[in-house]
Amino acid sequence: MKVRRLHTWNVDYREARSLQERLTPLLVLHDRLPGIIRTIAGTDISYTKRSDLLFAAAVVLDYPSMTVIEEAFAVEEVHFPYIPGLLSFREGPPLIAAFEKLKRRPDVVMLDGQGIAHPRGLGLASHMGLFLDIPTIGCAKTRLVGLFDEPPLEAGSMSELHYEGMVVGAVLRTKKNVKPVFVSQGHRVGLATAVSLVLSSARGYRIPEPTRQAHIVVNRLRKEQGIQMN
DNA sequence: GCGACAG
DNA sequence: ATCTTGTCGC
Repeated sequence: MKVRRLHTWNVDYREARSLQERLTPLLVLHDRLPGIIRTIAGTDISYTKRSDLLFAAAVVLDYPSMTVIEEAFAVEEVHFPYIPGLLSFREGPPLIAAFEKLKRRPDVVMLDGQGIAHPRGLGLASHMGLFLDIPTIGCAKTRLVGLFDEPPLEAGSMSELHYEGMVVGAVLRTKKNVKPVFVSQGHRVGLATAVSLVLSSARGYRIPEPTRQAHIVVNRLRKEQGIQMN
C-alpha cells in the first residue's frame, strides 16, 4: 500500500522532539473511520542485538473473525537508539517499509505502543497514523506517562489514564486477574471506539489478536530468514 | 541531583 | 526489545 512521507527519519534527538511537537496538531482525535470495519492490522518488531537489525511485521486480520489474511515484513538496520518518548524514530522506518509491502489497505491499525498517551502527544500509534493516513489505535503493554487507578480485576473493566489535566487513554483489563493494557487514541479514532476495538479483537489472551498475531508472525519470519534467535 | 522511562 | 532458569498460580 501507498504510504505518505511527512518528513525524513534522518534526524537527531532534538529534531525528533521538535518534529513531534509540530505533528501533534495534525492529529484527529475523534472517530473518522469506515462505518463498517472489515479489516484491522497489527504490527510488531523483533530486534537482534548482535547484528543491530530491526525485523518488522504488519499483518492484516479479517474483522471480527480475527483470521489473518495477509502478512508483510521488512528488515532494516537500526539507525536510532531506544529512547523513551522517541520510539517511533527507531521502529517507524521498518514498520513503514512493512506496510508498503502490504497489498491491502486495512480499515484500522493497532500499534504496539502509545497513541497520544505520550510526553508530547505523539506516540508510535499516532505518528504512524499520520504517515499511513489510516485510523490507528495505541495498545501498549506498560505505561509511558499518566496517572491512573488500578481497574477492577474483571475482564472488560477499565479506568482513565490522566496526564497534564487531560484523559489521554484508558487502562483496560482484557483478561481477568491479568495486568491491564494501555489504550489511547492514535489518529482518527476516539477513545471509546479504540477501547471497543481492543476488547472486540481480544480472544482470551491479554494481548489483542492484531498485536499477538503480528508477534507470532514476526518471530516465525525472522526464524525463516535465518536471523539468529538465541 | 534523583527517579521515571512505550519497545 | 534482548538475555536467561526456574518457579508460582490458575
